[in-house]
Amino acid sequence: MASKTYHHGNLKEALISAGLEILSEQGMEGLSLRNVTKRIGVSHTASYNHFSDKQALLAAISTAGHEQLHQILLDTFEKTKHSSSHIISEIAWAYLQFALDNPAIFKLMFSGALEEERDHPEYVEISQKSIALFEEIIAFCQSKGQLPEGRVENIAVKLWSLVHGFTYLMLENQFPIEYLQSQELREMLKGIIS
Amino acid sequence: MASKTYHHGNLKEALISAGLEILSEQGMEGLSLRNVTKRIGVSHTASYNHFSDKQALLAAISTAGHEQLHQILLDTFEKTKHSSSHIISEIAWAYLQFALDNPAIFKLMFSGALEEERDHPEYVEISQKSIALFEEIIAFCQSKGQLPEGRVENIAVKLWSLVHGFTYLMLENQFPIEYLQSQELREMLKGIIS
DNA sequence: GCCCAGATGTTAACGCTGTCAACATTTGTG
DNA sequence: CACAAATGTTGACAGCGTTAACATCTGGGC
Repeated sequence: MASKTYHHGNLKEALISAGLEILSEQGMEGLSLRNVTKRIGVSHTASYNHFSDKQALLAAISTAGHEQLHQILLDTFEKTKHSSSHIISEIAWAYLQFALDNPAIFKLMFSGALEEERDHPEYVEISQKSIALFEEIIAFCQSKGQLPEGRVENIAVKLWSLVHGFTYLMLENQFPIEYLQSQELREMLKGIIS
Repeated sequence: MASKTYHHGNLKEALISAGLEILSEQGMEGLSLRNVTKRIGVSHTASYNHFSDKQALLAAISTAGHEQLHQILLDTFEKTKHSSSHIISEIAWAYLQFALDNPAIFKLMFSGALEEERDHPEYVEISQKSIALFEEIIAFCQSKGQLPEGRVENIAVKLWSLVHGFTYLMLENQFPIEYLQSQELREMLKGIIS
């Protein structure tokens, strides 16, 4: 297998990796099928053997991003679970950090560039896993007295809205600069998720 | 002027209007320069006399959207200012309504499709006007005792993050459906911006 | 009243894009 | 060992944004 000349051997994964690379190097506008395949050194239609169209590849790349973010949040949770620090604050900070470190992939993940996310099962799966993690974290924080009582789902929606909204507006430079100079970013985030 | 055959007379405004129409009818993927010009019945390069490139037209369309939203929020504020209802709740509801009624333009406005928003002065202007309105509303609510004391800028960031995040996640179908069936949407929003 | 400069619109061409159909090669299985 | 399925290539097509060269209209100075 992987005869080096004709069959690539693992093209599907290679396409996703190349897509992630291009995304972080050149952003969304550089992410064309022809660019991705060229980077791997394969013909410009090779992707059609693994992805039905460009949307399908974007969905796979987006899913990979969600998996990275999920892993980061999970690690953060495990690390702070038994410390004395404010867990939600750490989670929110990790979320924001991921977005600022990987703006292009974060935008793709939440940009609506994927019109039919629900058609891609692996996307739905990681999406649900992330929500489940979020709820687990909230329930844990409640048991520690770090969050008020209340329906976990409601608090999850509220916290996610807050953190995601803050992150997104920051990524889109919607906040006037003065807002960010007046306080350290992390302090601001802490203040926000009171 | 407006000789009907050659010179259009008001092409610049027409391009923006046509863009808004296409956006609401076909979404972002239908919004090409050639589509916009075709709708007006003008050659496919006519826009270059008024906009330096596609980005500039998108910025103008986005600005028009921001002006619509600003007007809606202003009207809502004026209307509820002297009523007994919870002003922030009404503002948040109007914001959400606008996004759900005009998903494509809302996404364009906040999508990062505009890479260099700061290059377009009229965009910056309406952006600042919106923030100023937001702060005015918050200060008014504080004076009415509907919001706790605290720096207006901090509360503005928090509330905007919350409302925008909730709106965006809703628009992107990031919330599992059960979350939305369990409560009426408006009740949920009210609960969130406690 | 004319003329010409500038504003506005058109035509033709370029390279890039996603996609499809026809074909080539490799691989695994009966 | 053969052949079908999986995988990759080539060539073509229409649509895209952008540019250059050209056409037409408009308004202000003589």
